Amino acid sequence: MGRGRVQLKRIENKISRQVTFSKRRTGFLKKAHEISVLCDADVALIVFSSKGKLFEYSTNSSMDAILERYERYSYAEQLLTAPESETQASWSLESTKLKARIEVLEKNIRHYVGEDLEQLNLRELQNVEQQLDTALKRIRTKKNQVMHESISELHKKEKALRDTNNSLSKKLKENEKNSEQPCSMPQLPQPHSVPSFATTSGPFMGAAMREEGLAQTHPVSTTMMPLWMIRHINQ
Amino acid sequence: MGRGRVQLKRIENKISRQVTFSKRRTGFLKKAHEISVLCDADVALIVFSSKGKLFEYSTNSSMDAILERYERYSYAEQLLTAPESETQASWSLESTKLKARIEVLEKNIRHYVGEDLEQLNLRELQNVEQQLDTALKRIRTKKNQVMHESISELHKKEKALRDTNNSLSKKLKENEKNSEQPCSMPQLPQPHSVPSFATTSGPFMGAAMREEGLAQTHPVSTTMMPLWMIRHINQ
DNA sequence: AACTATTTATAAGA
DNA sequence: TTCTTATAAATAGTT
Repeated sequence: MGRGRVQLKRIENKISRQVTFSKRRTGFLKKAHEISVLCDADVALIVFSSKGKLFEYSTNSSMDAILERYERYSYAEQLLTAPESETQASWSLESTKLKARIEVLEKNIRHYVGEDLEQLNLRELQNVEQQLDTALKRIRTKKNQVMHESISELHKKEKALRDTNNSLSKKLKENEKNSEQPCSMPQLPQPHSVPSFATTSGPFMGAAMREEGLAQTHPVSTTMMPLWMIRHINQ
Repeated sequence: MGRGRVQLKRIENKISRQVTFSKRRTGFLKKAHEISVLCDADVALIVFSSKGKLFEYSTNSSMDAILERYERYSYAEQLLTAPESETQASWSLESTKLKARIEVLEKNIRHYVGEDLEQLNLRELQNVEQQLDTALKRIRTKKNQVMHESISELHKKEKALRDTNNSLSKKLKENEKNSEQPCSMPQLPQPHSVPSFATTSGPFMGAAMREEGLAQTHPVSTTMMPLWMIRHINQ
């Protein structure tokens, strides 16, 4: 329909193609609307120009509705061809499951920290107690182990530093003698100040040491130890 | 284009409408193909007749490809207009977050039951110990409370039953006297056999009772109690 | 974007 | 549905 026939093939002239696209697009969308209204049909029309620009038409029941209807219509086919492309439903399901799992875990944790106990009966309380008791023993054993390691480490460091200090002092004295110039003994800064409890064998140490090899007994609680001490040991 | 003008409104005559639909559909699909080829455009066309029958056209790059492209194209728009209709991406994201949370919770629980302690430093061990210690105290307090309640309950029941028994025995004896017919004393079945520990004030009871009001101290552990006793109390 | 000669689409009828 | 045909609409090429 125009001043000449057109062959059904891509229009090579870019400008022509663009113009034709513009003209035909208008008519095409108009046709879409007409068939939709006249014949009471649901129409969804999507056109991407060769430049990638989007044009669309859809009956008032909206594009998404029609596309959904289309998906539904070809649902069985979809299941066969693309079972791995997960649907919204399965996502939702997974999400629900994960949330349920989180619920359970959080409830357990509340029980493990002694909250929300009203709902537990005696047997369950008994179970939790048992578990906490075991856990506490393990924790204390582990803590003791860590502390022992720290302490031996500190002992070694102390020994090494003391040795260094001694040899330095000795050299210094020799220097003084040799130079015959008396000078004041320098205050060597202690590179790591070792807390006294680690160098002496006070009552705490005695208790801690006695624990060695007794994995399942309660060691003396370190709860009473000042925090700075813990921090120090933990480095 | 035909022997008369047409108004843009639904054709009421069903047959006419159907015929028109058929004719126009042909032309419409043809137009789709033409613009697609001539102008090198990607076209997706979906038509549902008023009867619900599906007709479609799509450029050789296939319907799904074009619909996907469409979804991608209107992605930003989707996020703005429909934040509640969650996209696959957001589902995936949510799923990841939930899984991460589960990871954390499971790790916490392992710590609370004294597993996986290697990764904890002294301070963390200290924290867990503190929490477990508190939890254990609370659990034991709660357990004691539950047991006390059960015990008083049983006491009451016992009292009631004993009273009933007494009055029944009395009546029975009177009956015997009145009828002058001696008969053997019937063995009254005890409706609920109350365990002896609940009726006497043995060492365990003494320990338990002393706990009253001392919420934050360790009551005597019931771990040594035989299971049947717990079961009974818990009913 | 507008014009217009032509081609195409299609309404009505068979 | 399909064919026919008169006519409305669309549009290619031009301005």
